[in-house]
Amino acid sequence: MASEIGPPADQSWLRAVADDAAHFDRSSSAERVADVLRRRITDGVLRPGTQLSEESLKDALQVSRNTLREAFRLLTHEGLLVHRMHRGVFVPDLTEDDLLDLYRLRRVLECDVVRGLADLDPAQLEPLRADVEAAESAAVEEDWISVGTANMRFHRHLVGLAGSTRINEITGRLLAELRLLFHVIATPRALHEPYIARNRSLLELLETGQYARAADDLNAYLLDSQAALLEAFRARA
Amino acid sequence: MASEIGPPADQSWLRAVADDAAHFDRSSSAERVADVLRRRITDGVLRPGTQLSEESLKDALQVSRNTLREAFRLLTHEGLLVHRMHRGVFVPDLTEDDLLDLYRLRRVLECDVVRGLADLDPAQLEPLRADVEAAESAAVEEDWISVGTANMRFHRHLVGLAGSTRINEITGRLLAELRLLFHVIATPRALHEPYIARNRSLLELLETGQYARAADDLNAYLLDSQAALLEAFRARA
DNA sequence: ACCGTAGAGATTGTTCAACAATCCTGCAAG
DNA sequence: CTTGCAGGATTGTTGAACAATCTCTACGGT
Repeated sequence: MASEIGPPADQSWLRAVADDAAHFDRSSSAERVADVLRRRITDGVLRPGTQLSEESLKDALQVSRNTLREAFRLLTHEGLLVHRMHRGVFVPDLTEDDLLDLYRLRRVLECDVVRGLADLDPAQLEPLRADVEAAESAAVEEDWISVGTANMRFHRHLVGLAGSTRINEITGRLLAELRLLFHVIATPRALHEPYIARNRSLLELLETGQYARAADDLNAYLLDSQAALLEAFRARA
Repeated sequence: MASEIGPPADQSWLRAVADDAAHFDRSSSAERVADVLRRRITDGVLRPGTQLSEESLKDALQVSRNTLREAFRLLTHEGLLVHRMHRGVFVPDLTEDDLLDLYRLRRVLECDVVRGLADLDPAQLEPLRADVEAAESAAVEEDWISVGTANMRFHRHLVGLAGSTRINEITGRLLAELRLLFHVIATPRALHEPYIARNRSLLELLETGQYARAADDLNAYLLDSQAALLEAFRARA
């Protein structure tokens, strides 16, 4: 058969299949439950400070208490829940210190990733383009929550360009925690709209290979974003 | 009583007691089990690749299977175990890619921390001094494992100077994973000894406030360390 | 009216035993 | 040599039970 003597490229679909299978297999009950809760938390349905009762949730989600607790653990490790001994789990109420801590980490990682880029294949930037366009479309419809989501994905894809497993993982958690902060403030438009254009400009710098300048821009970008978020946070209801 | 009007320093023992109490209280059975296993793994008793059977361990550690599984989860999150669905947990077998990934993250975080330091209180460097001296003492007795441990602590304390909760957490996991790599190679002396002097020199730069230069030195330091480890890794048994 | 305390009720922490689902091994058939 | 199929072993999940701890309320003393 051709597949036995074909070029290595023929095996690419095998990897895709394997990935799909893994994605299908990996879902234990606990992880499925964690997915549901993660969605509710990052979407802001569960406000910071609210407690997640074991008894109520196990009925609602149709799983055993042990499995539910396992899901709690997963989310706790992601920073989306905090666990207080003998008291239960709560959606965390992040502080100003958390905000600064998160942005510090963000600046370090994202800027370093961008600065370290080299000889990027234009195809790799495709997801970033899609995110920018998604944000622009959502902005036309004044759907600022979707704008925020698209911006988040832009940054996750940006970091993904480095191909570092651990940096990707950390960034995922980092952005999830950041979302927690977005939900305690009341002006989503002011927080997301300005960065659509900046994301596009960043993308253009990447497309033309100006990585060092992109990193500097990104640093300033993140400092501005931090300042705006901090101000909104202090003026929250 | 004097303690009510004394200087803030008087309350230091209170914090220590509170920390101890918290450490005692917080330690659920699962965390105690995790401590035991963590020690075994980081000490190299459990070699990379070995499986941790639930049935055997629950008898050995005298806990229920659920508690054991929870301990597994804790260690999995720290990167000290990997979980394969329906197959169990294993001590991870890190690859060359992991080595490079870990060092990349290490360089970014540690160098940024050092570069961002300012107006350090000399007392804050005390733990670092203790670590350097511990490494030097252990080197005299040719206890290279202890040297490695002291070096690790030096770096953890170094990162701790930044006061960032998240960076501390990430570094803890990072160094734990790094230890996993040390155990698959056979020349502990060559990997740890050269860095005792470099740690001391780094400490002196910090003591004299030369943070920018310290950061540059640290970067070169880590690149050398990575290269040495990589070489030893390729030549492993 | 204020404060500390005791106790009831509710929630979480931990264990156990059982069953379901999946993986690994070895063997037989094509 | 590959494929398919038992069998045994291990993990995944559940439900119930009990212990430990927290929260809230009511009581009594000052």
